[in-house]
Parts: sequence; C-alpha cells; structure tokens
Amino acid sequence: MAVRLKKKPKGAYHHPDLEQALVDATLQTIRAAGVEGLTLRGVGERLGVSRTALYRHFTDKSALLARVAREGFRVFRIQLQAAVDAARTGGRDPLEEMGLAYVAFAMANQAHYKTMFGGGWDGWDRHPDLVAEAGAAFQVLLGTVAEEVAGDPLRIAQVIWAGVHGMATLAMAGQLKPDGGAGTVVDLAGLVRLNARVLRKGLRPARGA
Amino acid sequence: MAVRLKKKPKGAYHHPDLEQALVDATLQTIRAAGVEGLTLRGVGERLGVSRTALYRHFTDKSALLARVAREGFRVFRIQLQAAVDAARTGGRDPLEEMGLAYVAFAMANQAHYKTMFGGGWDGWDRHPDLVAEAGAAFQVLLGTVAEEVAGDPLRIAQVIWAGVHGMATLAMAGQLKPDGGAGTVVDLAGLVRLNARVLRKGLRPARGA
DNA sequence: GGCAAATGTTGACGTTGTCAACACCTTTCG
DNA sequence: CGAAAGGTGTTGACAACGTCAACATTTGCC
Repeated sequence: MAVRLKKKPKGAYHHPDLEQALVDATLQTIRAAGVEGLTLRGVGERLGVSRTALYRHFTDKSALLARVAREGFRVFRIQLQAAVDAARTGGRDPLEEMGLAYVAFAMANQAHYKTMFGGGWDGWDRHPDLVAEAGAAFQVLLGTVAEEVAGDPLRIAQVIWAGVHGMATLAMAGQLKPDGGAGTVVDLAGLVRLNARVLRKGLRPARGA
Repeated sequence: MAVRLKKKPKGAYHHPDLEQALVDATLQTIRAAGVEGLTLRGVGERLGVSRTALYRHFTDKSALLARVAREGFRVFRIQLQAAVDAARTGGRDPLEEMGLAYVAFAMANQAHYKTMFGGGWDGWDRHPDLVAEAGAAFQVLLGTVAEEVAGDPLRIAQVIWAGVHGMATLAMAGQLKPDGGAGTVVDLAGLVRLNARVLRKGLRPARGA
C-alpha cells in the first residue's frame, strides 16, 4: 500500500462517511437483535471505530435512532406511493393495494417499523425533521383516501391507518394466530384484503339513514 | 391463629406480601416514568427493601413485567365484558361499546397497555400464564363477534381488534391529530364509533357483489 | 506552511441488572 | 422444646452500558 495519495488507504482516521455508516450499522444491528439489543459500543466496533465516535455526528443514542426512523419513513412513503400508482395503472383498488404494501413493509422491516413508531427515541417534539418525513408518508394515505372515498378524508384515513397499523403490530407481536393460538402463521394479506373490502363497502354513501 | 402483633415494630425483616407489593410498585413506577424508566433498584427503594429482594419472587426483570402484564389483561377482560353486558342491557351496540371500552382502558392505562402488548419482557413462549390471560381477554371479543355478526368470527374479530388496537397505539404515540398535525387532541371516541359503524355496515351480508 | 475546525480516541464515572455469599426469620419435626 | 431446613432479605461485587471530559489526529482554508 504505497498508495499514500491524498486519501487514507490504511488507518483511515477519518471514515469516508461515518454518519451514514452509523445509520446503516444501527439498522443492521436492530434488524438482527432488536432495538433493545442495540449498543453504541457494538455499533462502533462493527465499523472498526471507537465507542464514542458517533458523538461527533449524533448528540445521542436517541438522535441516532430518530435518524434511522426518518430514513424508514422515507422508504416507507416511496413504497406506499408506488403501490398506489401500480394499482391505478393496473385497474386495482388503490386503498387495498396500499394496505397490502403497508403491512408488507412492516413485516419485512419489523425492527425498523417499530423504531419508526416510537421505539427508543425521545419524542416527536425533539425531531421536527422526523415529523416532516412521517407527515409526508401520511399524506400518501390521506391523498388517496380523498380521491377514493367520500366523507371526511382525515377521519377516514385515520381509521384505515389504524386498521393496517393494528394488524401489522399485532402480527409482529405474534398475536394473530389462526384458530386463536396454535402454530402456523396467519394469512395477513387476506386479513388486510378483508379489512379493505369491508371498509370500502361500509363507506359507500348509503341512501337512507 | 393468633396474630403476632408485637412481632416486628421496627425492621419487619419479612414483608407482609412483598410479591404483590412489587407488582404494585412496578405498575406505579411505569405509570409515572414509563417502562424505560423502571429500575429494579428504584422499586426496591420505594418499598423500603433491598435492590435484590425481588429475586426471591421473580426470576427476572422480565418476569416481573410479565406479571404486571398478566394482571393488566385480567382487568382488561373484566372491563371489556362489562361494556358488552351494559350494552346488551342498555340496548346499544355491544361491538361499538366494547370498542369504546377498549380504547378507554388503553388511554387510561397507557404504560400498562404497552407492557401488556410486548413491552419489556421476553416473549410469550416463556409465560404461558400470560398467554392464557391474554387469550381469555380475546375470547370476550371473539364471542361477541360470533353473536353479533355473520361470517368467519375469528377473522372478523381480528380485523376489529386491529382497528381498536391501532387507534389506541397511534393515539398514545400522538399520531392522531386533527388536521394532521397541530395541537389539540383527537376525538378518539368519535373515531372508534365511526370505525364500528363503518365495519358493521360493511359486514352486513349484502346481495349484489 | 500554519492554524482552526472537524473528527476520532482514551480514560473515567455513574447507573443498571444480576450473581454469589451471607444473615435472618419461620416452619417443621424429632 | 429445640434444632435442622428452607424460605426470605441483605451486602458486595462484576460486567455492560451511555455519556462526558480531555487529548490526539486529520482536514480544509487562507
């Protein structure tokens, strides 16, 4: 390694992009061990860096997790929007497809999802950028509801959101079992579809009453 | 048996019922400071007992929290059943009233509810008594659904459960705001009612399509 | 080339959950 | 009635953790 050029091939006192590397390593760790298995010392070790190196990029363990959550909401929003678009071009129900994409993301990224919704960090107030990113994701739902069904879009969007969020978190906690307990996995997608269709039918503006 | 009155005016080496006192103190602590604010040393101090005294009654911090969760499910089930019964005698919709009781319990006992649904302890497998108590609570919902609506009761109960659970957890996390962000609190009961009515209408066995 | 800011490291401290060894109390039984 | 036995509570200790302060190194800039 005589390549003592302008960069540092060897010791690399300065990591190329430690900030992003920290986020990635954190995500990998919570994927493997859960949020409660996350340790700052472990993250540093994984990156070959000292235990306190991250304090130059994040004020806190909470701040690091909030950043991870923010990135999650970004990907989440993109996937939800893609599902809506695909449903529209494919002639399928946008709300139903969005619901499926919602639980698919949550199931495929369980630790990430938990972190996004209140896992480990210290409250929305302290992270306005996170609030913004989460709000953008909700806008996908809200906008789709506004175009798809009649009635107060916000309240309807909140009801739909609660349904998919509830199914996702209950499924993650292993609470949704067929016949109420035994072994196999629940047909989560089928449940989402059922929910979507019941809601759509119930939301159809009725004649009487 | 004769009550040994003059026994221990002073130190009371043996606590009257430390086991229950530990559960109560734990619940009080997480009510005030959240699960993450719970420390075994603090619980001991609150009871005037040593930091490791609880190891004679619980194997673990997890075991203590699991016990707290179990007691939560017991109270929860009773309140749900009471709401169903009251609705029946009062001529109101049992499912709607149960939904209201559900979120009312969750909101009034937020830390407890979070502990019940996966907060802090180490998985259902290790606590079969907890599984049983949670299952009993779910039976209230399942039985009511079976009597109230047509169709696969389990799947419908799971959908309803997901709805109220989702609303409760989102509301706890401060995610349900009117106009999507500002200040005031959401009309959670109204949301629950909306959900219940939409679901009931959507579940009505319809003729066409 | 030098200097200030940015970035990374080491040492240390207080807190926490938990174990081992010990002390005290209650019960049981010879 | 008294001693053994087991239950119950205490102290001491340890490793792991998050975080701060002080120090070291690198980078960017004039």
